[in-house]
Formats: sequence, structure tokens, C-alpha cells
Amino acid sequence: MSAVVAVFAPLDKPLSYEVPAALREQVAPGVRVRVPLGNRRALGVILELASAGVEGLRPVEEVLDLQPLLSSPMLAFLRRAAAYYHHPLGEVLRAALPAGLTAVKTRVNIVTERFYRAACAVQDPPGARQREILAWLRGREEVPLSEISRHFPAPHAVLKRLVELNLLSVREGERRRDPFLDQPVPVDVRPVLGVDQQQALAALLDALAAGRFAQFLLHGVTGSGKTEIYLHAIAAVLEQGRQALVLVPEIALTPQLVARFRTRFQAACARVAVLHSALSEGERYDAWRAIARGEVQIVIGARSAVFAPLPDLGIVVVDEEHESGYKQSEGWRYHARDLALLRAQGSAAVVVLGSATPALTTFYRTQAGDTGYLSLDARVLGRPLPEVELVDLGGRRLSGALAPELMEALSATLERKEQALLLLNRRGFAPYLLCRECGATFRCPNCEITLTYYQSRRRLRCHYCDYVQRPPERCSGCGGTSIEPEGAGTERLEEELAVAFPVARIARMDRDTTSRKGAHQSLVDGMEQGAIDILIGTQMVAKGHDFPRVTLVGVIGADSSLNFPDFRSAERTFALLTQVAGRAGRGTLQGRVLIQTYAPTHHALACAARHDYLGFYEQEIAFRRELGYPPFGYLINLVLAGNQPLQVERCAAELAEELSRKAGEVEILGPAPCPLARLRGKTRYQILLKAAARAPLHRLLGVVDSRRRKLPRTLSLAVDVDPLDML
DNA sequence: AGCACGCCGACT
DNA sequence: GTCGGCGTGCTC
Repeated sequence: MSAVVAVFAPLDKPLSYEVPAALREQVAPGVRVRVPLGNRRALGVILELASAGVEGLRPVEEVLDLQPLLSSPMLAFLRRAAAYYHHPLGEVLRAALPAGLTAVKTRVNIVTERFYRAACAVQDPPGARQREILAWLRGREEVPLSEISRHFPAPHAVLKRLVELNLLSVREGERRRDPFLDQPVPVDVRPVLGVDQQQALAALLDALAAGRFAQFLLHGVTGSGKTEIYLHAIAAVLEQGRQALVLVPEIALTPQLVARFRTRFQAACARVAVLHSALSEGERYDAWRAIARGEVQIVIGARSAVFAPLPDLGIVVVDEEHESGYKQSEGWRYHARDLALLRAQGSAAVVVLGSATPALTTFYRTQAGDTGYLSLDARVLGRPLPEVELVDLGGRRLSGALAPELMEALSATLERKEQALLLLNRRGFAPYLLCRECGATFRCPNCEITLTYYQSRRRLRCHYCDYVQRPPERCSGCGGTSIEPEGAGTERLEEELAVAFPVARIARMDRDTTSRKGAHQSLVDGMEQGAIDILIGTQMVAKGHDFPRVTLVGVIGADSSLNFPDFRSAERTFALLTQVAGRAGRGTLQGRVLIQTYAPTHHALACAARHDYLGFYEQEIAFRRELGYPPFGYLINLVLAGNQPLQVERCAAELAEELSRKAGEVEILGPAPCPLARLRGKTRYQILLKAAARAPLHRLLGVVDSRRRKLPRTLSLAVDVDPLDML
């Protein structure tokens, strides 16, 4: 008997192993095995078994699972995914399984831990620390050791003594800690559905009742009540005894969404599992097993949650489906929304893609009829959309980052004691330092970009590789000393506003101010409690939260994303502007949006100002059609990177040459240096493959696969199927 | 990925 | 004369 095994290694094909007689009872497709590979061992998953013996196979050494870890629909899904993305199956399986199940060095998963509970005794112990911990424990139920450790350093000896004194009881229990449980549970409000919502829901319920694969776009502006529809549809899925998967672009920004799900389904006793990056290896494993056993009805998570092993998946919700966070940007470059569709096909599940600004490709599918279109026209409670004005900066010279119009609007907002939100999609004080004498800028030695200047810390920093240096006293080129920051980032804007509005309470929200745990939440709280008057931030401020007292939104660098060297730059700009504009006037107050731009006639800006998705779509789709870009063509980007510039260039040229010979109907663009031609010390070249259909592209990738192994090992080749950006 | 094999520079 | 640099090939 032999087994075909996908080994967790970047091999281009599965390997066959002999199944020893002693292991015959234990093997099955979907179980993990330990196998010899070269002169080491590796883990892998059995894909299939064959009774016919083959000579000269090495034996399976150990079977690691009693039951298949991956069900057969799940395996089928992952095989299709591997084929689609031209990624080694073993690596795909590794990405789909919780870390810890794929490493050879088998770590014992922590499944139990000690729980302590204060006894009913009233007398107090002698030690001060003992009293302290006991008092704390008396205020709560059963507490796991890990949580006690978080509040008290090295509590073990103290706890042991308290147990000896019979003041505490201990129990060994299964570990289940979930940071999202700390969220206050909101009251479950069940708003009455509007007409649009009822129609959308009815369509979803019909599809669910049919029990077949179907996909829908739920198109509605922020605040139009998409979440309520998800909740209703999921309730119907649970009724059928099936499970639901909810994907969100970034789980860290959605604690209130999670809380809402928890509250709603508490009564139905449905278990909601949240998969997020803060889970330890053990917790992740526990959650994964519970999901696979069918004990969890609803899974909420970021892109990797698309691999959650729900046994009978009935619905997948992809919230904010246009978000780029769904695309994995290194290693296996999958897109969770596209994988969700692939998976749902195999599970006869319904997919709901929700967005206020759907990806162009998604909206196109609704026009073509492949995807059902459900539209929520009005904001709930009929709140009007904010008035948006474009402030044309053409030919004007500003004294600071803000135009007078925006300054005036800000002071009016402050006078009314309302809040303002300013979007400037650039961190730091200034995007670069400039020598006034010779025009030199200061660049990262590893990456081909200018170093961002941080005034607060007096440092220059690279946003790509984190290289840091002190700002130079004099220019290395001409020796000049008049070196000045050019352009403005959030740090500078904050400073400028502090001068202009000395009494205003100003806060900044970007990756630099929110890296500390809980920092993001405290800024959100500050806004909600009215402790902040002006919130400055990068695109982070456009996402996630409702601030009911925000009546003014200002956008400062609206054009910077428009000038990205990428065919999707208009789409991204439109989505960001629409999203941030939606932040104004969420409460009962009328909102106003001012967008500073040099390109007021560009359709991304003009349409965003009119809240006109359809108008934007019409213009953008015409451009895509003309150039054969998605959805009218399919792209695969090949990125070659290496330390030696000449070698990278030469190999890229050779690869492109060979591809051209076999191109057929595939268009080969390049090789050309990537827009980020150097990144973390590596020189990068790209070759873009473009075709009107997928099949010839995939055929051509066969050439890449066979050539991959012949490349010098000092070079890396990344295959990006359906690239989102090409930097 | 990991690991060995194999062919060219600076050391005891 | 070796030790070891990393380019190259292979893993059932």
C-alpha cells in the first residue's frame, strides 16, 4: 500500500511513500504523517491511498492524527487553490493549518491550565501579597493562571500558599481564553428593516433555501445597515444546522462588530469563535479543533479565517470586500475574497460580498449577471449624505498644509463644539528632507525611496525596511547646511494645527501612534467621549468606527494615492475618499467634507464628491476595457528579486525571452524594474503577463514552474496571480 | 525549505 | 597543502 503525500515543503509535486502494515489501519486521506525527506524528516498530509505497491518507496514513519485533519471537500478546495495560484500544495496546506501542526518539532499544545477561585472563607492570610491577590480574586469568578500572571508578577508561590491555607480552590481545566470576551456586551438592538433591507434579505434567504452555491454583492454606503442583513441571513443558516463564516479586512478594528454578533447569537446558544493574530499557538489550535468538530457555529476572522474548517459551511460574508487587506502580500499571495468564492462553490454555500465601494471587478460581475446585486440605497434613518466640496489647489500657493477654506471650516466646527476628522495619508513629519543648495534628498540605503523625517524623534526612517538614521547636519553632496523638511505628514499637520488652534484638543491616529496595544481603542474612546476636537490620521481614520459628533472631514493629500504607478490607483482613491466622506455626519448633525486636490476634474475625485459610484464605475470600466485590464483581462505578475542588480536584470531578461517564445495569446510586459526597484537591499524586476482569458496564462506558467528550479538560488521569484498592486 | 555535494580564495 | 565560501541539485 502506498500513500501520496503533500509534504510541507515547497516541492512542485506530492511524493509517494510506502505505508507499513502496522500503520494501515490509521492512514486515510486528510491525516498528517511524518515522512523521511532527504536525510531529514518532514510532515505532510495524505492526499490519497493506492493499494498497488510500488517498489523502492521510503516508508511513512508515523501517523499523527486519529481522524483526518482536513475533510475531503476542504482538501479539494485547497488543491484547487494551489493550482489556481501556482503555489506548491504543501505550502498551501501549511498556510491553511494552524501553526504548530505543520512543524516537525512537535510541541505539546497547551490544552489545560490551572483555574483559581477564592474560597468562601472569611479570614485573611498573613502575607501582604497574599491578601492583595486574594482580594482581587474575590472580586471575580474562576480565573486562569495566565490572567493572574498578567496582573501580578510571579504569583505561583503566593497561590500555592493560598491553596495550602484553603483560601483558594484550584481546578485543572481546558484553556479557553478569548480577548474579545473583554469587550463590553452591548444591548442587542434589532432595528426594523427598511424596504431595501427586506428585499436584499429575501433574496439571500431564497438562495439559502435553495442550498446551492450563489454569490451576491450587497452594495450599500456606510450606515445603510449591511451588518443587520448579515445577522439575519446567518440566523437562517444556523436554523438549517449549517455554519457561517464572516471575513473582515482587519480583525483588530472590529471589536464592536464581534460584540454585536456575540450578543445577537447568545440567546440561540450559538458559539462564535474569533480568529485573530493575538491568539497563541495553543489557543489557535483549540479554536481550530472546536471548529472542525462542529462545536462552533460562527467564525469571524481576517483573511486566513477563510481556511477555518467549518464542516457544513452555509454562508460566507466578506465584509468590505474591496479592501486590500484581503490580499496576502508575501509568500502565497492569495486573495481571501476569491478563495471564499472558490470554497463556497465546493460547499454549496452562499457568499455575500458587502461594500459601499465594491471592487470594479466585483461590480462588473453583477452587470454580467454572475453575481446577484442587492442594493441598499439610503442610509438608515434616512440621514442625508454629507455635502462634499473639492478645494482646487491648482495655481495656488498655501502657507501651510491647509487651504484657507479648510481652516475656516475647522474654526467654525470648533466654535460649534463639534468634531473634525482630517485625513492625510502620510506618516511622519515630512516625506523627505531636501538640501536647499543642491537639491539632494536623503534616501534609504536599502530601498529606492526617500527617508521620512520624524521631527519628534529627530530621525529619518524608511517605511519599508525600518532603516533609521539621524538627520544629517550638512548635505553629503555639497556640504550645505540648509537642509529642510519638504511636504507634510501627520506629525507636521498636528504641529501646524496646534499653532493655529491653541485651545483645540488635537490627536493623531496613524501606525506610529497606535502601535502600542490599546492605543487605537483609546483614541476611539477619546473621540466618542468628546475628549478630542480634531483627529488627524492616515487612512486608518477612514475605517472602522462611527463618530457621531464628527461634522467636518478634511482630506489633505487626496492626490497622493492617485499618482501611484498602478492601474488601480483611481479605484483605491475613489474608495478611500468615499469612505472618509462617509465619516461626516453619522449622527443627527449635518456633515461637511472638504477635499483639497490638484485634480478636481479627475473622475475619482469628481465622482467621490457626488457620491456617485455608478458614474465612477462607468468611466473607470471604459478605461479598463481599452487597456485590457481586469475585469477584461487577467494578470499575473512575476517578481524577481536578488542582491546583485546585474544578475537580476539578466535573469529577468532571459525569463521574459523564454516566456515570449511560448507566449501564444499572452502579452508579456517587461521585464522592467519594479516601481520600488530596490527593497530591503534587493533589486527587483517584474514581468507582467496579461491575457484575455485565464487558461493561456496558466499554461504559460508551466514554463515558469519548470524554470523556477533552474534559477540561481540567490534569486527569488514570486508569482502573483491577480496582483492588486505592482510595487 | 533544508541539506549535501562540489569547486575556488585565505590560512596553519 | 587544507578550511570553508556559497552556487546547484534533490528530496518518494
